[in-house]
Amino acid sequence: MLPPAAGAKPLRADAARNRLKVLDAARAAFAQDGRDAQMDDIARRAGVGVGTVYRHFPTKESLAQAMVQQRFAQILAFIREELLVDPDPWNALRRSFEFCGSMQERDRGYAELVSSIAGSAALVGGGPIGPAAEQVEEMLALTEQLIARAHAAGVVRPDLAASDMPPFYAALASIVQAGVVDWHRYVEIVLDGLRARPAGRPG
Amino acid sequence: MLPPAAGAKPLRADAARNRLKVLDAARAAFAQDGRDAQMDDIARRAGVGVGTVYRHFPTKESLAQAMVQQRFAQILAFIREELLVDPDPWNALRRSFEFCGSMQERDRGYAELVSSIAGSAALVGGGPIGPAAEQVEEMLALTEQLIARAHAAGVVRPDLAASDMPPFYAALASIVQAGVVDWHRYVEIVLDGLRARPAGRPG
DNA sequence: ACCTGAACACCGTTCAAGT
DNA sequence: ACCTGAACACCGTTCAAGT
Repeated sequence: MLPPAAGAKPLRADAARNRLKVLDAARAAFAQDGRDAQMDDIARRAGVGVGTVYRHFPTKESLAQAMVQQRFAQILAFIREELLVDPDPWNALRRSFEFCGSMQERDRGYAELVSSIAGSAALVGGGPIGPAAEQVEEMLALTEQLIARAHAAGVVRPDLAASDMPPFYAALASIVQAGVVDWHRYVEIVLDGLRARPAGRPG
Repeated sequence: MLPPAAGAKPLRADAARNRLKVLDAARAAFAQDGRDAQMDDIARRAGVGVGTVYRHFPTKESLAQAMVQQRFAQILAFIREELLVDPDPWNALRRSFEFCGSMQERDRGYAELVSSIAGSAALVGGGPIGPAAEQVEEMLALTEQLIARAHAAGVVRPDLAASDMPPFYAALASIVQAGVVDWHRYVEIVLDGLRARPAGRPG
């Protein structure tokens, strides 16, 4: 979850412990109740007073943002360590969707947060709930590489830009969160739209 | 907004007037503030007491639902009267996306409501905010026809089912609501995914 | 320094009094 | 029948008192 910003003074031992307990409690609460999770409930789960929750996270939104950033960091790590080394660039693209989808499937809270602030905040970064600006930057950089590799292999439509991608991930969040069980079908059709076309259009 | 359910006794003149004022005020409030719109504000805009708002709509959610159903009714009418008579079935498909997208673009409230409850509620119908069950039924029926016409013309992938469509409309809501200005690009790529393919896959 | 939880503020909802 | 708006309930946030 973003190791406590580089220049920050280390927390007192009990404070550091509490911070982690709050994050765990919040993840559980958001995963279960989505944006309806209550601060008092999070405090209770964490075994601390509400005041302590607010000491570490000034608002409910900032807590939600911490959750999103944790998940986002996992996605970035996955792209870096798994997808960019996948020898098949097309398969890497497919896996990027499947990874996001199944993460959202496991964590209702995350999917709800992402889809409710999907674009403006999430894409621009630094919004009230979105990922951190640096995370967005890295996401764009990594996506550029994913797409560049796909272009080099000639497997995607020639006019495809990296900037085309974020809306599709956001849309996936929306669909998964909506409880559409067969979201893989959505992924398949979108992938077909991204694919290089052998010939001219029919019809 | 669904003319007041068939068997309902007619409202007293002033009540009927108030009901309309509340609906107008609510549309304006939701369009401006999305789900953050406040009931007191809606009452003030309508020039009535809060109690009156609650007399006509038992909860804030039911008011939101009335908004969604109003918009949904417009979409159904558009499909029935414009798209199903469009001589070009492919063009009809494209227009269905463009129509939804631009409606959502004009009404932030609608887009936010649709994307926040996109599927489970909206698709199943009768959810807390979704369209009415009958509307969902009609939507499915109309979509079947749109897709059937497209199949007859051979312009869409042979395995495309009408049930594949709703997630794409929901996803569009999510993207538009997120402030992605170039949502037409999304539509174009999805359409390419839906299109009939002339030959086998490359790669 | 950090923690606690009662108190406060805000907004959705109710209901006694009015016409 | 329907309207009004003060009062209530709930939950996010603050802060005085504690360790």
